[in-house]
Amino acid sequence: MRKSKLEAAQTRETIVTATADLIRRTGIAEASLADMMAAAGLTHGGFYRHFRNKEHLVSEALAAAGEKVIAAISRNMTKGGRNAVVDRYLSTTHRDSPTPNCPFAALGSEMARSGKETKTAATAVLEKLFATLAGDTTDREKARGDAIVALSTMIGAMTLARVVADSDLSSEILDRVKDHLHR
Amino acid sequence: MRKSKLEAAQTRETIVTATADLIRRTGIAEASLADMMAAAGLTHGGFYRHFRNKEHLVSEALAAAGEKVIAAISRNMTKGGRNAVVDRYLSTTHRDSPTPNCPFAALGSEMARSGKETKTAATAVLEKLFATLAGDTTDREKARGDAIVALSTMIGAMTLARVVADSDLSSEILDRVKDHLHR
DNA sequence: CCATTTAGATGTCGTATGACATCTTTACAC
DNA sequence: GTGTAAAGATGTCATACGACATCTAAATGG
Repeated sequence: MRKSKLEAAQTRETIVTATADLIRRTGIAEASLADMMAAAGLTHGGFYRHFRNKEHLVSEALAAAGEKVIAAISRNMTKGGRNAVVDRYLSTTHRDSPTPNCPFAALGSEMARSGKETKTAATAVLEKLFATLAGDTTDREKARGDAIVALSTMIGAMTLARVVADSDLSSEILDRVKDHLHR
Repeated sequence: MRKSKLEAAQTRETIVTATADLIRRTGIAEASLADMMAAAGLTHGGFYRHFRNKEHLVSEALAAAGEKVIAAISRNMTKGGRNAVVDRYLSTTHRDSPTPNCPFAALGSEMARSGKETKTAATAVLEKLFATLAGDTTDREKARGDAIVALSTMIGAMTLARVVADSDLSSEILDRVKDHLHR
């Protein structure tokens, strides 16, 4: 059953990305090692060939999920500036996506209680997100501040929009925050 | 071992408030029924005398935690207006509190994946929070919009400030969002 | 080409879970 | 006062968890 070095590396990648999707759907605590491996089409047995423990995989999965979001935001940023990012992020499509895109909106409060490894990975992603959303303007300090505020607002709004049972209220939150962030 | 009707009602209250504290510290999935009962000084046995299942208790606990936050915000609102609320909410004291006060910052992403009962309870709390933070001004619509935006921003910022591993970055988030929300 | 290593499957272990059944003791209704 | 209902303790059950040990077949290094 042994696979080549290349295949094994691909398998590892598959596990990481499948886990990134899984935990954003179900939460970290709710996803078992067996679930994560099954999501990659494997049994639970090979897990410890690739990762030290659950947190090791989770932190890599969060980093991977983060990179995808950074890329998406970067794309929208060059395409239509911050307004385009805001519109995409606060869309009902994003809210209702079976696999939420942004790990901070999907797992923020769980990450806040996670271990050092996870938090360090999340911090690195966050810094890149701030930089991406800040763009490259003349007043770097102001742009960074604006990016921090805007991202906090978007993540908070998306979280609340998903918490709320009333669909009208959920849309109201998204719309009002979208309006507010437009410039 | 039977207790009087009054005592039983008090016990129930104790379970709810102890659970409200517990889940904000550890998360919902991480808190077992036995943990919740133990937090109230009881064994797991009596659980089903008071609650149908775990979600039943959790939704009541979230409602209770919400009422406390509403009261605190209402207090700060009359004392020093929105700026006072912002300063208190985004303080390092709140961030580092062993038992986080705001259930949305502590459990937001978990509530987003919870059942209807939990979400309904959370929605009721949120609506009251919006109303409290809006105060009673002439332009009700605008005040409500501002409250929704401000609360989204505060909750997002507190979540991120707790996720981040770097303490300087964490403070930077709080300070920049505080500045932004001051008026 | 053979010995060794290794990817991944299967199996096991101790512990914890939510749920419920049972037991004991007491409060309450009559 | 006595019978019944009920609060809460103790005990049990099937299931699931993270972790690791073992097995297997194939890839790699010499």
